[in-house]
Amino acid sequence: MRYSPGYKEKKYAELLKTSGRVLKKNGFAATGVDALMHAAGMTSGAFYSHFASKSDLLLSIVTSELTNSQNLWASNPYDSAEEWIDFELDRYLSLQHVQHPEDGCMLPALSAEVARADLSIRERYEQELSKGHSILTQRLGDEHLAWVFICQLAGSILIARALHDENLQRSVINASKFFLKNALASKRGMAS
Amino acid sequence: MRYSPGYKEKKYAELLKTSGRVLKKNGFAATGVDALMHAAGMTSGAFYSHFASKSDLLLSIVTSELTNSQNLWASNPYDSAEEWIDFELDRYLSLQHVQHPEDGCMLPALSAEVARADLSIRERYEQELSKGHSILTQRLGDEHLAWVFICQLAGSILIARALHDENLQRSVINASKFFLKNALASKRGMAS
DNA sequence: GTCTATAGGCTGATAGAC
DNA sequence: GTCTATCAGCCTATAGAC
Repeated sequence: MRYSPGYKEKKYAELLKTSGRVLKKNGFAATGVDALMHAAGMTSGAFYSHFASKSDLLLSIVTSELTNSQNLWASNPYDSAEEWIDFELDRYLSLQHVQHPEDGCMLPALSAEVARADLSIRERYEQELSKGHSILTQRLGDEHLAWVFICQLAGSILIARALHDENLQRSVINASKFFLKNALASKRGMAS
Repeated sequence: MRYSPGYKEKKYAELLKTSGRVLKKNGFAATGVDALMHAAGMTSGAFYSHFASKSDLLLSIVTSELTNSQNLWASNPYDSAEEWIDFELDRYLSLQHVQHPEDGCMLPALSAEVARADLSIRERYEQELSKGHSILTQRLGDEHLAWVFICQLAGSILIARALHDENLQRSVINASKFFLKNALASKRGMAS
């Protein structure tokens, strides 16, 4: 074998990373296998030594991207629930996130295409997103509120990205941020 | 001329309607001109007597779909702000809406692709969505809250559609519905 | 205005050399 | 494991008959 052991695993991980970036930026249906492999410095023929099909790639991307997001949450330096949430809201609801989908969360970028994809992909998405929902439920102390947060976060970035004016983008994400922080504060007020 | 006057306008309106349905269901990039025209009972050659390009169609769809949504709001039978909003929340945050994107709002279905489209399309989207935002601001009495509602609504349908389990879809939209109704009630409590 | 036919390019996927 | 070469099929868009 001319390739060292572990090489394939390393290339696979690299492919998931670069493909994830391209897909979040340009969309799944709009992106060809050629473009994906070019972004990784390879040619399209090599794609099929890593993935059975383009749809198999989406399945893998759903897993890796949502796992990445959970790892990002784990890097949050704060312990107290309020500070932890505030930190995540500031990170998610930012102009940086609106304007750089390739570095951001897959939910606003790819959920609409996941919704149109095969059953196996939607099941994987559900499974991985449920893990994120559990983590958020622990922090918020309320499983319904956790869904509300997820939908508000993804929806805000989705809408803000489709707008052209940067000031309007800012209005949208700030309105959501202020509202979610308030919702959290008033919930705490109720609990105490 | 072998076609009656007004024929082209009628066909154009019909094309916008059928194309809107197909695009919301299957996505813009994933749908070919052939499929769009087939849905209208025509062949692809005729497409270009109505639209300059496929991207020109998206521009027109953004207008017609968002205008349709505003017309739907105008059909709301209630006068009082609270009843008006409740009616819209029940209509938007329904399993019917989750499971039939072709009959629903364009925001959760097509916003991600609008975000990747030409400047002219994003400008049109911004212009039309701003009209909707104004209407909602009048009903809610708060322009920030109006953006929050729009993002929560679109985000909830976006996420629910990508999930597989119907019970989980129900959980998501009910959590959002309950939360938004509560937010409105507590705002009214503050105002009084 | 709609049709068929067609152009040229890109798509997902496979076969075989290295 | 990656490459080049290749396939059939689909894509957007145009030309010309009716």
